[in-house]
Amino acid sequence: MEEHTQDRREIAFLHSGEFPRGDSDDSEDHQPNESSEEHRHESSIKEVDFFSAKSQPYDDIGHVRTTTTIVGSSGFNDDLVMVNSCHGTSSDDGDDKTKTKTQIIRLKLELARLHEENYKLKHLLDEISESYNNLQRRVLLVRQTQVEGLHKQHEDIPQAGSSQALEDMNNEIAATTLKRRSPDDVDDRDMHQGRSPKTPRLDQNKSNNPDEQQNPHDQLPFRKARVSVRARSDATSVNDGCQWRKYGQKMAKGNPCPRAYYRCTMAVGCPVRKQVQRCAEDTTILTTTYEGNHNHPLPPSATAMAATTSAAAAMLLSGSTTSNLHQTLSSPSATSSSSFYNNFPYTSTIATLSASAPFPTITLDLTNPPRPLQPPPQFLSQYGPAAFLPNANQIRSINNNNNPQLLLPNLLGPQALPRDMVDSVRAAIAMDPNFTAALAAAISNIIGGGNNDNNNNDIINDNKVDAKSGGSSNGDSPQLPQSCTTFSTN
DNA sequence: CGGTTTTGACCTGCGC
DNA sequence: GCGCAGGTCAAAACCG
Repeated sequence: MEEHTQDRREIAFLHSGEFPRGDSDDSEDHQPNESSEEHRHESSIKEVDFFSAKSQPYDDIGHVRTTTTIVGSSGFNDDLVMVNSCHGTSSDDGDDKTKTKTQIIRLKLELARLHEENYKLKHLLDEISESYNNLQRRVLLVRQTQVEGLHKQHEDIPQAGSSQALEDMNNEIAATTLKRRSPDDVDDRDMHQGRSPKTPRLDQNKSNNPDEQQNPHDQLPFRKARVSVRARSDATSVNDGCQWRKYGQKMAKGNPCPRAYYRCTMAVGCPVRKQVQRCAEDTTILTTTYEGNHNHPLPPSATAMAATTSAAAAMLLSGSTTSNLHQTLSSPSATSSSSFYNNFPYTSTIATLSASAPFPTITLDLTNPPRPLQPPPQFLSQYGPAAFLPNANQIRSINNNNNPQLLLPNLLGPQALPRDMVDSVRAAIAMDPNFTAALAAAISNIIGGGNNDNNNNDIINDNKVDAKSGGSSNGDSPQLPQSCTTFSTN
């Protein structure tokens, strides 16, 4: 019953021509026509036009254009082509039928060509993502090395000056980062070296393992820095696009709600873990703490959160190397990592660093009231809708002792990823039939009942993966107000 | 049957 | 050294 209603909405939506379009190669179809027809539909299109700022869903006479095939392999889109092709051709004239058939054939060929192109682009995206992650890792490892050097320097030569407090804080973080080593770090290394996790650990700095000596950076993962995400949710955990397996649960002191422990199961030996716990003061708030970097490619829906947490962790660690985060993050001549910062999606304008927490922790607070905004098409095209959290307008780290705040520049700078990358990401997202379905459902929901407070929940439930099925516990989404995580492709 | 969740036991680090 | 708390392990239960 519910599904039928949903289907009708989708069909109505498709007929309406308001389905967002991707950039087609047929540029002649994109006439820069600012017709009043379009403005009439603008209010309902604007918030879902993920791919193109120059979408022109209508032709000169108001018919749906037959080239509105933005996505890939599902029958859904074939139907779209068929529907559109038939729309407005009610004549019984045989010539028209022949023309229509020819047009259909041509469009199918074009669709096949686009599928092939999307396939290539998806592969390209995978390669880019992998090299991008590797590069990111390297840059951050270099910074980690700098932390070590500065820390030693700091021990030898106590610093003075007006920024003493900040330097002390940063160095304390660095010291904590380098000194502490959680037990799972052993696990990570042990997993890589085939050693039993139970093997007693000797002094890591004096390891006899040549691999460790040759690759000290490998022993400095970013497990130390943690990134917490606070979001309102009735679900047991947030849907961040990754697959997690629960491996423990504990009652934490001072909180009646148990803390659940998850580890990433998307790849064997992935060191990433997360803790999920409800806030004691407000049980509707779910705090998810991420630790570590993924050692495997991530699906587009997971990239946003992973990039954000990695960037936040990196910011934390890089902040320990220098008090000048402004310079680090905003310098146009900085390394690629700054580009990374400039593009990470959950960014905000304020961050505070804590030296008091056992682990340096940065918290992304998504529980604050949303600000009205329109996602810039450039941004959406870079990260996809799943990456866009309208309420992620604050990054706040745990600040137990009134540490000074470091003002960061707006990290959503104008710098964009290379155009090729943007197009690749766009193609990959558009190719994903799950995304198509989720998008269609979401749009149908918007059209069908924009004032329904449960809209997001409905979408969330549609995407919810039974924790018991398929072996994944990633299915629950937070109730992020207006959160586009509801467009998750999972 | 394979994978996940549950849950008590165990390990480790830290403060006193 | 002891106790506490956080984190992890692993066997049993559970589920599709």
